[in-house]
Formats: sequence, C-alpha cells, structure tokens
Amino acid sequence: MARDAALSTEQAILDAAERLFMAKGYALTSTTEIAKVAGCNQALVHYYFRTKGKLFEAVFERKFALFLSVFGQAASRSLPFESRIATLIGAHFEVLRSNPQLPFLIVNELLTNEKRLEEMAKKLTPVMKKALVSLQSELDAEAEKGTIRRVAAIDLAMTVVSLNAFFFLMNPIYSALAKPSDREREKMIEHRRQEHVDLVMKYLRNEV
Amino acid sequence: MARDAALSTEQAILDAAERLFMAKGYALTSTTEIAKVAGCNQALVHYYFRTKGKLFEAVFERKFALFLSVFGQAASRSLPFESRIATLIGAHFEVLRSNPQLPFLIVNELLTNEKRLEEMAKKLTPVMKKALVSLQSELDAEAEKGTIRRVAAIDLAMTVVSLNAFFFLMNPIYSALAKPSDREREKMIEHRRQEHVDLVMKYLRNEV
DNA sequence: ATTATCTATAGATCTATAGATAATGC
DNA sequence: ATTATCTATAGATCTATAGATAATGC
Repeated sequence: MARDAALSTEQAILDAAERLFMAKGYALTSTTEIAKVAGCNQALVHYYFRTKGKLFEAVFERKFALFLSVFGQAASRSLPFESRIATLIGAHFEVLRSNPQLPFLIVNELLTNEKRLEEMAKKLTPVMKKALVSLQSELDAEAEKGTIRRVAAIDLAMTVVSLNAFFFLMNPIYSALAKPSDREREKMIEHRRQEHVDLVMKYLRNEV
Repeated sequence: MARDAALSTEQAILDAAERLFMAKGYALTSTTEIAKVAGCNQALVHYYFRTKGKLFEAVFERKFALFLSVFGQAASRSLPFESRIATLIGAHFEVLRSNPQLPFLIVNELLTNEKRLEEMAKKLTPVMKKALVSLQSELDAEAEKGTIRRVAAIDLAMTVVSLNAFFFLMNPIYSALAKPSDREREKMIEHRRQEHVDLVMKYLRNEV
C-alpha cells in the first residue's frame, strides 16, 4: 500500500490541517494536533511537509485563490447590467457560504504575518488593478447610458467584500448571541444575501 | 518610589500588553515580550496580573466596551432623523478610526476562544436586545411618517458594523496593496466614511 | 514591615530531526 | 531498494512560581 497509503495519509494531513487552521488560525494549531486529527503520528506531518509553515502555505494558497476566484469569472454578458451585478454579489456570497471560515483564515493570517501580507500584495496588485480597470470601464459605460450613477469600481468592490466577508466572519458571534435553530440560521443567511444585493443596487441606482 | 513606581510599572505593562495584543492577538504575544516592551522583567508581569489570561481580560474588556459604547449614546434628539443616523454612523466610524486595531482584537479573540464568546454573549444579549428594540421603535415611527421605508433594526445595525469594522480590519491589507502616502490614506478614510453614510441613507430612503 | 523588583528554574509545550522498523514495488 | 511510518529526543520556547534582594512608608 506504500503509494496509496502515502497519498491518503498526505491527504489526511492536508485535510486535518485545513480544518484546524481554518478554525483556529496558524499560531493556535500545533503539528501534534494536526497529526492526531489526521490519524498518524506527528513526525509524519514533517515528513510530508517539512515545516509547519510550508504546510500552512499549502492550505492557505488554495483557499485564498478560492476567495478571489469569483472576481475573475464575470457574469454572463447576455444579462442586463443590474442582473449581472446581482449575480456577482450572489456568487461571492455563495463561495463564502460554503467556506464560512475563509474570511477568518485570510484576515487572521494576513494581519499577523507581515511577510505573507507583502508577498500576497506583490502577487495580487497587478491582478486586482486589472480587474478594477475592467469593472470601471463597465461601470462608466453604464453610467453613460444613464442606467446607474457614476461610481468608483474600488468603492463598489470594497462594499461588496465588506458586507459579504464580515457577515460570515461574524456568524459565530451571531450564533452565540441569538442561538438560532438551523432553520432560522438558514433563513437569516438567505435574507442577508438579499439585503446585500439590495444595498448595492440602491447604491448604484441613479437619483431620480 | 514603591507606590508610584508600582503604579507606573503596572500601567506600563498594561500599555505594552494592549499594544501587543491588539497587533498580534492573544496567542502570538508572550509575557516575555510584554515585559520587554514594558521595560521590566517577565516575572513582574505575573506579579501584577497573575496570569497571561487575566492580563488579556484587563485589556480586552476595556476595549470591547469602547467598541460598543457608541451604540449606547443616541445622537441628540433635536436633529432630524436622517442627520441623527448619519451622526451615529460617523461616531462609530470615528471610534474605530482612533482604534483601528479594535476589530481585529475582538474578532480574533471571540472566534478563537469559545469560552470568551459564550461569556460575552451572556453579558451582551440583554443590552443588545434593548438597544435594538429602541432603535426599532424609532425606525417604525419614521416609517409611519413616511420619511423612510420599513427596515429591521438588526439589518441596519449589521450593515453599519460590517462596513465600518471590516473597513478598518482590511486597512493594513489596503496599505500593503496600494502603498498610499499618509495624505492619500487620510483622504481615502474620509471618503469611505462618507460612502458608508451614503450607502445607509440610500438604503433607508423610501422608494419614489 | 510591606511592597516592588530581580534571578533562576520547574514543568509544559511545540517544532523538527535522527535513526530504527515496517511495508511496498521491482 | 525505496518509500512510509514509528519511537525517541534535542533544542527552543513559554508560563508561572519560588526565593532572594532592593526600595519604600511608617
């Protein structure tokens, strides 16, 4: 089983690491604990990933890419502009809904690890600039047509990310406060998704 | 100097702890480092605060109270409703502007320490419920008058907190990406404050 | 006499590696 | 022969405390 076992052990370690890093962040997670969750001994964690830092990177980069992926995939151009914006906000929201701990992982890591923040910034600056320029030209075109008012792409992006990411970041706090049933929680999530779309739509809309 | 020195050493430790906990969170800050920043030796940290946990609480509770303080102080009733809302959003924003690391401290701690989350939830539930009920009745009264549409107080509160808190949470990331000058940074902060007020105003406004 | 401060250290982690052993593929 | 797994441990923290020493207030 050497090869199969290897693959599955490595994967088990990755999965365990992902779960623990997402739940508690880098500092509070030990390789000992990762090994325990993965069902192997602690030396194996280092055998496969050398250091805790490299293991973290393996988890983090994949997750971070996921968080950003939405901004790449523009909504279908066949839709009217407002629907496309709504679709994008919804898509971003859905990625977070299926990875609710993502904002915590990213915020926590980028704010406590200056090195990684710099590294990410270097990698992302061109990508984001490009995405913003493209979004800006769409916004401008719509404003020209009079369907929306003039808006800076960066403001739109910040608003959407703030609303969506902070909502999921706060979710455990909300649960602790309101102790909702599963059904109530689901309903509330759905409700907020709609609110976020509404908020942005009203923000974009031309004054009458 | 025993008494004076004591007071000032204790204060120095508290200040150092505050700075470090706010910057790196609980787990990544050691009492050794706190002592170094406070300019005393590590045993003194424990002499004054017994455990790292108790020291953290001393810092955290004060800061958390600060974060919530704004919601207590309703804006002057003499102002028109819209201005009062704008004043409140602005006040919340200003508290965060002078304590930009506050959202990180709170989010980080409440999400990594279940015990503290439960404890805070117990303490806060009644306070928040009361504040929300009061806000709701104001919103309802305004809606009755037709100045705004019908809105749930909880939605308004979540939106304001999300926009303001996440903005300051992200600020170091923004700085790393955009490398703004101090002046640009200031301008941008001011701009976002205005955006947050605008967003909420448009959100409240009656459809025409 | 009391309070503040320091030095030294016990005991608990935690990461990373060395070296032995078991399981596989050729 | 190679790869995967385990046991054991070195070395680096880190928290918390014991016990000695210095500074103050009465």
